[in-house]
Amino acid sequence: MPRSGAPARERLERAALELYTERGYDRSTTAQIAARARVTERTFFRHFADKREVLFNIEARLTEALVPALAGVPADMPPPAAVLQAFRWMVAAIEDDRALAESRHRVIAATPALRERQLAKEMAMSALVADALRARGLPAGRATLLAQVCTAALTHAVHVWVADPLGDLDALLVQAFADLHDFFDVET
Amino acid sequence: MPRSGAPARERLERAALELYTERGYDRSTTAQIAARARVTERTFFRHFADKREVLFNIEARLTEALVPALAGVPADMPPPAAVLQAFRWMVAAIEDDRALAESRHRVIAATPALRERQLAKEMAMSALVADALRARGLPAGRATLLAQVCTAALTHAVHVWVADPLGDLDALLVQAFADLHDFFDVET
DNA sequence: GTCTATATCGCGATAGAC
DNA sequence: GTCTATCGCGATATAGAC
Repeated sequence: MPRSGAPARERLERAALELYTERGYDRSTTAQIAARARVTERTFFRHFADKREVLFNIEARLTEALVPALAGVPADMPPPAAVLQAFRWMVAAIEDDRALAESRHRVIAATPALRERQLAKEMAMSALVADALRARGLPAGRATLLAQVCTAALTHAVHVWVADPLGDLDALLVQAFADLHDFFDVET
Repeated sequence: MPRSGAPARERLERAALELYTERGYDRSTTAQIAARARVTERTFFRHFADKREVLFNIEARLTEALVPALAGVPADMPPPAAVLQAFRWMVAAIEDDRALAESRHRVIAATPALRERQLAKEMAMSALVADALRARGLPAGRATLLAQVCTAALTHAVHVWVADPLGDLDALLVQAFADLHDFFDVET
């Protein structure tokens, strides 16, 4: 069962995004995805644990890049600023492929099962951020909380960005963190 | 065909929590749950959209109570303080049934599929909070972000609470919001 | 790669509650 | 009588076991 074009895994990812876009997630079967990628259904499940996972590989690669980015931030920077800097580094990669980001988000937004999986991925990323914050000396509990808050700011910025064809993701991210400061300033 | 004892729906909820606790979520079948509740498998799916949903009815009831709670908060209170007050109202109900909360959390924590569903429920609650914040005059984008942040603080407090048999949920919630202020104070 | 369990859901029939 | 909960049967697709 060798080739024909790109590796099977990539063909499966493409085929799935296409089918989910064309007919919707629940009206697409794993058999159809496999057929379009010219592999057997079994091969689909060898590469991806389930029908949702096939959409989240890009996400995984971005998340991995986040760990070194966090490690590279100066140790004397306040925690929220440190996370922001690492995030700005990461979102540059997202902005590179706006078309892909948009179609992915459309499909995910339209499908409850995929939205759930997306949230789980965000939580996993948040756990990585929390680890990094703990490594910087933040107490465990507060690291978890702050990581979740920063993650919320990131995903919020991405949501606004995909909805607005003219938006600048980096600027939106910075704005989201600025909003956090506004919310919790001493006087408010 | 009304059967013995409590309504079928409640019996199913109980049976599911028991089975998930005894044998784990994936080793429990919908047929077993239905049998223990003395209904057919088909009835299970008439009451719950899927095998996960059966655990999240309590959550739904709490969430509904949140809307009037938010509406009852004085309009001149700053947004984060307003949300905190509504949350404190709500968590009182959670604290009432600690045993239930603990077994639910144990099962959910042990099961990826259930953790995903939990996250989706939290997001749904966050959307309600965002609506309330918008009704208070907060711009749409900022309302969404602040609602997510406050929701993160709430779930963080609940997590710490279930892990610590001596914890006071209300105090933990207040502490979480205080932490948020610390993170984003002007100087930090 | 093949085989199988089981989650999910459509449809028509039935049986009490009102 | 209507309405709604339940049953019984069957079909399909995901996902895991062998």
